Amino acid sequence: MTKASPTSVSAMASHTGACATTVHGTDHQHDLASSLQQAQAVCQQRGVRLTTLRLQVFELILKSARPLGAYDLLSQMTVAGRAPAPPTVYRSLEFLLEQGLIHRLASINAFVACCHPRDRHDHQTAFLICEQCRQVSEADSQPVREALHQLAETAHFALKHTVIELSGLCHDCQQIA
Amino acid sequence: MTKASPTSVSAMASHTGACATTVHGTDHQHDLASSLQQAQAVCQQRGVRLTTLRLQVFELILKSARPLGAYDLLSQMTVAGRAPAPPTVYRSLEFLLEQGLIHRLASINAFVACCHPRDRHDHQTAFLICEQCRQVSEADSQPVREALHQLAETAHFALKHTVIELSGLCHDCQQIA
DNA sequence: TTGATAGATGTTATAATGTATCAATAATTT
DNA sequence: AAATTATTGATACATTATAACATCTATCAA
Repeated sequence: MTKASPTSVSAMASHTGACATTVHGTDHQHDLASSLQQAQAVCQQRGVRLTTLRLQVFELILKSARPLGAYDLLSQMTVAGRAPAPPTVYRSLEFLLEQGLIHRLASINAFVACCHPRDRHDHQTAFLICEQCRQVSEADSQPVREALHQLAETAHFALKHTVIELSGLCHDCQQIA
Repeated sequence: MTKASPTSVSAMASHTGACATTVHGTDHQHDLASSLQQAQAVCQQRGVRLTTLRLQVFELILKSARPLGAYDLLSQMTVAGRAPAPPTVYRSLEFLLEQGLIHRLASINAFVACCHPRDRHDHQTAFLICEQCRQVSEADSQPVREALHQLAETAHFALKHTVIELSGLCHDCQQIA
């Protein structure tokens, strides 16, 4: 056991005194089964169908330590040398995105599981992408959200969707390098 | 003249009292020639060559009201039915990116001219991308930068590069729709 | 000024990512 | 069960990007 990766870090913003920032590493200790159940529950509540195919795609993404590209998924879905066609997986991805079960990382064309699929709060999530180990953490920071809203307001911009992706080195990889 | 588009808006952050946020619309009034000159100057200073090809690509991007994709550029560079090959334009784009003369928008795979090529400050720029008219403004917001740095620090993340892209409706398009 | 060298561009081919379209099947409703 | 809708399959193709190697051009040193 060389690596003790905390699955969640909460920190105080410098001056607010409140717990305004949360960072989730991709949460592999935390039961895969429970994530699946939660997804099932969410979909049932919303009256949408988490079919076998969609579930399979979601499961592959959940299990992965790293973000997966659409074609990574396709090749992992290959059975007896027979891969499904791209639209198959893209459609599942679209569904999972709509349901907020996964996120797309625009800067690397890849997909990761969402850490908190229930919260529909804003979707102003930041992603910390390690260039070394490729692991991604998801961070919810109220100060970032606020600053972005402020910015949008200043520019008279009606904000719909944000892409916030930070590349660099994660804690572990800084030690190594 | 139905449209009075201010090319630059500076605004006070809510509580600092300082002028911490700047929003630049893509700056078409502001002399194209002066942008080109500035680029020339910057390159000369750095001892890199802004060749005819690179200049041509830069000029196309500068002139465009919207972000351009690599293949948009290629087709605009077609002379007598003969388009250059993709690597030609990708290499120029790479150069212009390195020199900070243009930005790449990851969420839409396209390129825009940088509004302030001299400032090498951080590159923690946010882009406001209008889904309607496709115009992009570049925003430098100290609060956003600070919040992001704070976030990175909290997560023990060594930040190298940020992608901040906001989609929505620009001021003008909100009026229309 | 000429040859050496590094930098830039041309060329061909192909990789990687993503969609449009229509056909077939499965689930759900009436 | 028939009709309707949602999902998946299948084919083809569009879009974005890069690898690899050849050629050309600018610059510099002798």
